[in-house]
Amino acid sequence: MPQAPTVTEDSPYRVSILFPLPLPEAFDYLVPPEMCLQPGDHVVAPLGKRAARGVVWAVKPGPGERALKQVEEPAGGAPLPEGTRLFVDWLSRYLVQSPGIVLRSVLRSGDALKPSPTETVYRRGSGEPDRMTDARGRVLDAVEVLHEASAADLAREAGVTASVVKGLAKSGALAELTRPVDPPFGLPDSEREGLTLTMMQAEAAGVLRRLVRAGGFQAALLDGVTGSGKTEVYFEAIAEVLRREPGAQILIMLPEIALTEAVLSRFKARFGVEPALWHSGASPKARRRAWREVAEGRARIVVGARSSLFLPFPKLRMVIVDEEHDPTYKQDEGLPYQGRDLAVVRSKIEGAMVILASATPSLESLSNALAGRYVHVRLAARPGAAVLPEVDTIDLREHPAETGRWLSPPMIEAVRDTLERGEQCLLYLNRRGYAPLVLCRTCGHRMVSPDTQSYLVEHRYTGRLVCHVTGFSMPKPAHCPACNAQDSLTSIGPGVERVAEEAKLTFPDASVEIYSSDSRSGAEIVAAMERGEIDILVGTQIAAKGHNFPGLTLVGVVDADLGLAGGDPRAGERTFQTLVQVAGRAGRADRPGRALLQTHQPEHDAIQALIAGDRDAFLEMEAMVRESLGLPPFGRLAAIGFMSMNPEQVDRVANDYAAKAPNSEGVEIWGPAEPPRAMIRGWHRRRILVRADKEIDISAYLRAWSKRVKTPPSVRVSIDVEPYSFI
DNA sequence: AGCACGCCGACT
DNA sequence: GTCGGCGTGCTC
Repeated sequence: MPQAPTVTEDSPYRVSILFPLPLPEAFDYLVPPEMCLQPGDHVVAPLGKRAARGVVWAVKPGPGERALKQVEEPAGGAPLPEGTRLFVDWLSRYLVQSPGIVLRSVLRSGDALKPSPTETVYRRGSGEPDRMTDARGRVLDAVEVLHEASAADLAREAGVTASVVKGLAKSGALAELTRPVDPPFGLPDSEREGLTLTMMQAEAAGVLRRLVRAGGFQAALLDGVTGSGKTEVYFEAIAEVLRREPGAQILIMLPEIALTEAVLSRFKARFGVEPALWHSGASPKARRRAWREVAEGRARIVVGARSSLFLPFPKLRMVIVDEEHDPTYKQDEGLPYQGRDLAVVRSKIEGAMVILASATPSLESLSNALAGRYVHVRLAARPGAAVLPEVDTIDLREHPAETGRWLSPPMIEAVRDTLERGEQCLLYLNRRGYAPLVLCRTCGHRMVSPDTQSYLVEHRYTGRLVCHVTGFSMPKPAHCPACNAQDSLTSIGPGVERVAEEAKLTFPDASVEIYSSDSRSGAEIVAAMERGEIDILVGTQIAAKGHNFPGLTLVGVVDADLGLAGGDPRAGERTFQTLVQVAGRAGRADRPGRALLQTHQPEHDAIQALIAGDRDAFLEMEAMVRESLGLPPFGRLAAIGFMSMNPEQVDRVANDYAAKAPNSEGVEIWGPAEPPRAMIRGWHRRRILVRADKEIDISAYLRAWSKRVKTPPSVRVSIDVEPYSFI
């Protein structure tokens, strides 16, 4: 860490100030003689014709060469801690975004820098009332009960008006004091009894405690099936951190949907206090309070969604990423980032320990654990706990669905049985909207793109097969390239909407609901599902942690082959995760859940691993596919997006951008291509994908590339360094 | 992100 | 004649 140069009181010095604006760098300012500034201080400085709020990023000696403006005034509030500033700098480089844009994510809470608004409260004072009346007596009695309350509250309690309270205050019988409206959070008590741990849990907790004692950056993958008690185990790690370092701050990250009262009450039961909450639904007041208390170091345990990573912790010592596999840790809009990955980075910068917890770890995290980069802490199932539901396959070559339909006769039979018993079904399809694939009905051969092995999508209006990853296209062939059968190539694999349509036609009396981003909210679907209002749920995912669906007993995977290759390298992983989640949440003891997989290749190793419930074998298979394609975590990926109201312009700019790609060994440029929703509300979109070998600094490559290209402001260019879904 | 400058269309 | 549209460029 470079030390700030020593500046004597009277020598002139400069500060560079980073503004939360899309400027390319921090700007230099002179510091007025009477002002004393340090890195992290909040200031107001003139910027163009206005004054802007910014953060001192560095202190430099001397007046500098160019004429500088002066800092206007300090803006107050706890300074931005060094770790937070280093995180901003690192992110700016990694995400290929201007540092100010990243800073904006940190300074989320608009008025957190202002001191908390105050309120005036009264308590018993040392003096005696000059005159005693009945009303005054009742107020003094009320003070005995309430100890400390506002004039209005005291008056209400005593059945008098506020002027009586004021009068007593004037005489000194009541003491007037001002306190902040945003009270600090309570201090967690690490010595409270937790739940009694099983032997397995105690052992896992012991491993984590040893890592805490080792100190500094440590990473662990807490890998245990649903119901194995992961939460209780990481609570023990938290307690150990608090015991060792009383001022330590701890961040517990959860997928947004899991941030419920139920979760909070578990924290409260263990540590005796409410944690600070940070999520998108919080009121501005709650956000202001949480942000300020974190910055002051007083909020000790924060429970938050992915954006809580940007909070200004001065003393962060532990980060927990619960349900680390959850795809909602990836933010796609605005500043695109992967919350789980950044949690590891932030922990490294802060010298904190990070614990990734999941029943179905992501391939990325499991690879890191197997490679020894993370300590792998396994928690075995409690006896009798189901890891996977009973899984059977339906061979679509033997039991094809009717032409133009996607549910095979055995699947329809199974759904009918389930509905007749008054139970619920989930028809699972890892694909939104329309994205069909083309395969041969005779031999099962799938039409794939030559470079990326992703499925070719049939575009009916042009009669061509198109790769959505690279933009490669070809006319639809008359013969199957594998077995030469004529006219056997069919476009299959519908989106959820088409499956829902078919379900409604087949079961006209059943209530069918689609779970997708544009339907009802996840929470509403979950509630309706729990109340049994939905008979058949068609969707790409199922509710997260903390929900049980006793009525859900059948999961039909419409197209299990999807996960075995294709445009979305994570599709298979998610299929597996969904099955595991369903096993944990669905059914009752007397009627456990059951899964049916429709597949053209029941003999495929990955399908076999699914049937056997062999997670590690399944992920190993997935890993091999990704490694052979050089995809994450075995290679690096980035997406460059283009958006314009003008379709010709977006094509021209995207093509021009692609043409100016620097030549570099180990880097491949795919596209420009049309992303899945190529047009949204009048905006035309194109995308270039960049794949690079693992050793390549893809961020530096993208930065160099973007410097070569001048794009008109009418075409918006965005860079996503870890795109997650790109089918 | 703001804010100004600048160059073309329908208005008091 | 000028008010105002938003394309372009700059902010230490």
